[in-house]
Amino acid sequence: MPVRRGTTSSPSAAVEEALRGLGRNIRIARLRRQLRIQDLAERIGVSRFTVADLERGKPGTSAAAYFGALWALGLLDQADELADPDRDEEGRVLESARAPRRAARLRRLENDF
Amino acid sequence: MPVRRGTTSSPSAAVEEALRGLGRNIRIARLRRQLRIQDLAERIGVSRFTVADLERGKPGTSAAAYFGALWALGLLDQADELADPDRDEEGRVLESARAPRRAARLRRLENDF
DNA sequence: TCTCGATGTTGTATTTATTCAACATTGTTG
DNA sequence: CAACAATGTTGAATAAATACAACATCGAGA
Repeated sequence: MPVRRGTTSSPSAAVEEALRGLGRNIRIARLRRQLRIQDLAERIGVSRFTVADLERGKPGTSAAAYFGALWALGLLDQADELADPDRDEEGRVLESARAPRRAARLRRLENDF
Repeated sequence: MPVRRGTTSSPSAAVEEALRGLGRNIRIARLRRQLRIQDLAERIGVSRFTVADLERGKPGTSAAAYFGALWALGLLDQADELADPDRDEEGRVLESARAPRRAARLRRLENDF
C-alpha cells in the first residue's frame, strides 16, 4: 500500500501554477543573460536535468535549486520579501487583535476569542 | 565513491540564508494565524516534520512544500513577483542591447566563475 | 506538582529527486 | 544540405526527502 505523499502527488493547482510561473521567469532571465542550461547548472552546483526540471516548475525539485537559480541570476534579493512579516497585513491584524497594546498586564484575559 | 550532489551538500551561503529567512517568515505568519504545525501540515498535505523542516529553512525540502505553506497562509500571490521579467532591469538591459532572440552562440564570453 | 498540548529529536522504512549515459529533436550557421 | 550546439527524452542507479513511531522537552494551567 503506497504511503500518502501529499507534497509531490497532488500539490494544489495554485502552487503548481506559481511554480510554473517562477520556472518561466527563471528561464527568461537565463536567456536574457545568454546562459545555457548547463552554465546555470554549473553555477548552482546541480546537473542540467535539475535546471531543466525547475524551469518547467517541477514541484518536487528542492527549494535550494530554485533559490540557487535566483542567486546565480542575481535575483535572490527579491526572495527576502516573500512572506515578509511587515507586509503581512492579515497576520498583523490577527496578532494585534489578540495581543492588546498596553492594558494586558493588570489582569489575565478572560475572553475566549 | 559518492556522487556529487551540489544541491543539498553545499548550497551557497546566500541561498541558505534566504531560505532560513523564508522559513522564519512562514513560522511568524503561522503563529499569527494561531495555527499549529500540524494544522499547516494538513492544509499543505505533508507531515508535521516537513513543515518543521521548512520553517528551519532546510534547503533540500521541496519547493512545493514552501509554496504550499505560502498558499495555506494566503501569501502565495507574493511569489508571482519572483524573478518577474518586468522587474529584471539587468536582464532587460542585456536583452535590448542585443538584437537576436535565443541563446545560441557565445561560449567564449562568460569566463567568470 | 501534575497533566496536557505543541514541538523537538532520533532512527527506520519507503518514496522520490537527482544524476548520468545515450539518443532524439530543434535551431543555427557555414 | 551538412555540421554543430543546445535542449529534450528515456531508463537505470544512487542519494536524499518524506513519513512515521517513539520518546524528550517545554510552557501553560489546574
